[in-house]
Amino acid sequence: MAHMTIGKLARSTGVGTETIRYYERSGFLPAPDRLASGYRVYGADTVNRVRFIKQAQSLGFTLSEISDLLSLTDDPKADCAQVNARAQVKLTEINKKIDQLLLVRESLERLSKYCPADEQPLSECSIISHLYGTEVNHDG
Amino acid sequence: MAHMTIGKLARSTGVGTETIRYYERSGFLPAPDRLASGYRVYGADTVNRVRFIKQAQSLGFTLSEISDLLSLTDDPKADCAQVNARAQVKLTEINKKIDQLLLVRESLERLSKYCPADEQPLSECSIISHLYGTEVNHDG
DNA sequence: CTTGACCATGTAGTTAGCTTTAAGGTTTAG
DNA sequence: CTAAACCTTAAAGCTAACTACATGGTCAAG
Repeated sequence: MAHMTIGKLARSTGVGTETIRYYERSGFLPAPDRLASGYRVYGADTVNRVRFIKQAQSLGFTLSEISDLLSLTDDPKADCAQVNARAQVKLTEINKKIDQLLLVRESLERLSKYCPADEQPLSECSIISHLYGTEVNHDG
Repeated sequence: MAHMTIGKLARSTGVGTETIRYYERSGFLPAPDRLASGYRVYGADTVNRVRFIKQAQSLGFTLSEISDLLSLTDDPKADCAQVNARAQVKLTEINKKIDQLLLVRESLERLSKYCPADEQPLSECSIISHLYGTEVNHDG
């Protein structure tokens, strides 16, 4: 198998080569091995790492939060007690996101259910009112 | 009850007043009523709308995607067939996000489980390898 | 041994989403 | 009344995360 150069890594992860170099510059990817020519060469693990980064971004994590997540296992000096503590923090965040997505999904499903294929007043089935309730309350 | 001016709206949603004005300028919030002085006055529905925007952002939706979601019910000319079609698209996105979050959660939980409170080699329990099934390479 | 697709570095430009600043007018507590 | 705490607009500035040059070296095919 030929060396996986930056272009192949980019194509197999769906990002641009400049993005890969940007991740390296910024510390989100480790500096890879180089050929005599200076070309970067990557292993299959980097493909997964980049995919993980893009996936986690689409879930609302910033690159620095993703760094946090990855450093749970990247840091060879971290011990299990530390890792556990930080994993619990991340688990709490993730559970909150899951709960919120489940609520939005439920609202969308209800919206769909109450809006069959004929014309009806849609103000009755607002996503927001499903999530927060329709009543006008007096905020204090 | 006093008018809800921009500052009260900002405080009850946890964003800055400039962010509210930015949302209005950019079309994510409708232009509110004004007092004779020119002050903006909001109803309780706007509180929920802003909260929804911030929540959806934390779930990885961009402001323009959130606009999409809200216009499902905001547009008085939309009929139910259109709304249903677009709701299905959003449901697919949301389901994908939920699935990915469940996988990350599972990985974090496994990481926690396999790393009790004593020192162990953590390279064995990488989040990425749990997600993508790649084994850690032990060469030497 | 040239041609064209690849790679390198460095720097500058872009977009989303705010955030701050300047220069004022309004409201309210004392 | 003053003074603080609000509000107005317009425009500039900021950070995160890319993205696009400019300039030049490397490599595989014919």
